[in-house]
Amino acid sequence: MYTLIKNEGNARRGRFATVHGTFQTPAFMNVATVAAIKGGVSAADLETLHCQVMLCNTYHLHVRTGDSVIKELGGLHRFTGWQGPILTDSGGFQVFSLAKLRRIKDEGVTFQSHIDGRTIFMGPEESMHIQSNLGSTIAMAFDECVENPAKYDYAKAACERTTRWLLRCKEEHERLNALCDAVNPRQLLFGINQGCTFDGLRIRHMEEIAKLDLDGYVIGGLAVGEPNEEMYRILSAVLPYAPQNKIRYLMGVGTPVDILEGVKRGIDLFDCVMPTRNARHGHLFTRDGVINLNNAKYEKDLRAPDPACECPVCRGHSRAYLRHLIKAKEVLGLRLCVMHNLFFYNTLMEEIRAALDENRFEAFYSDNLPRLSGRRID
RNA sequence: GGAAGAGUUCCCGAGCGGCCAAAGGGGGCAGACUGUAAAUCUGUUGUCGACGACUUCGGUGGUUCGAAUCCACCCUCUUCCA
Repeated sequence: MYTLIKNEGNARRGRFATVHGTFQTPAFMNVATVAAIKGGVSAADLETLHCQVMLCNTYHLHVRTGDSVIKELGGLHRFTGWQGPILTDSGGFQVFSLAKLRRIKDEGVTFQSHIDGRTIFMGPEESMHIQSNLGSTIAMAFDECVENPAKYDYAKAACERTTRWLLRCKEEHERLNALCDAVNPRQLLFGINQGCTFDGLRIRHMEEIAKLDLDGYVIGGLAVGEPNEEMYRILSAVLPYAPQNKIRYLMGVGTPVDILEGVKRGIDLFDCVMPTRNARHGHLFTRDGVINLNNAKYEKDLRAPDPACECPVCRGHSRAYLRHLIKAKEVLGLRLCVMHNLFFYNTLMEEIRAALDENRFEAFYSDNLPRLSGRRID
């Protein structure tokens, strides 16, 4: 349950209480698609990294190791050792990203497993059922994500299907929560707004789903091909139509700049693979821009990636050493870089919250936006 | 001492008369990455006054309109026989 603590312009400072604990917003969720943060970071590390919420994926855990096994083992919390809130994505995005040989119908989607190629059918009921087995804190509705730019008619049809699916998700979700063997009978459900880059579609869709009294409202289908400015425009257009007393989550976004822009427009929750994936590719985020450790200029650089950073990686390791580890493809390099980036994202959110608490978010935004974009020069 | 084989651009390794500045790896350099089929992918990697020119395939000569590719000698390495 969301509590709005205070506003600054459209930016919101709040908290979200769940059966697995309360987290402070705006927040960034750390992505653990297959119940693991890629790069060798465990649930125990997540506390050091100031992580509040973890995100896992319905589809990935369904195809391996299987949601029924995880249910038998007591659910995702016991399975991973992470006791805080876990949000499970619905698998809708995989339908979009594993586009190979998919067939979308109203009943659901047929597509091929990326593990063994077998045909998989997933619809709203299947997704809810899997997420119920996983016992996550928050389940996501099964939606249809469309690549931008999209034709209006296609975007509209996908949007309408997303609404029909949402209604079925809600009904199935309530039924599953009421079952006596539910792993988490108090599982929450978030619904997803779609409509590509068409303001009218976005707004109408949000108005429709706002009536459903869901636990959270989500902006999906952004950062999937459209220019950043367009994403910001859509956020500004649609967020006024999202319920004020509910948490708002922008899926899959984004860069540190995107996060500032999102918070400014009223987003409370983010997730993105960028800090983890880019870390594995040698990119470190710092308050003064990105460092690409692959660059030759760091070969003999004994400074910490970000001398001002308090993370365990920056306090004990040089750019030269991290560059060596990344170049040598050592798992330690992946781990340290992922840890730094997650610490960076999570503490960036802490600073955003502190700024909101002290009514200085606008200044924080203007100070940090130019620093965060681009490459670090020193 | 004799026999056979091999020496290719940073490395490994294809090429065996013109379409070769020379395949493919690796390494190097740079870029991308936004609800993770992603420890991945893309570009680039002889020099220059660069839609062209120049220098390169162990060395030196030669054959040819033309050679990394053919011939001679030399150098180095590997294996085999004494």
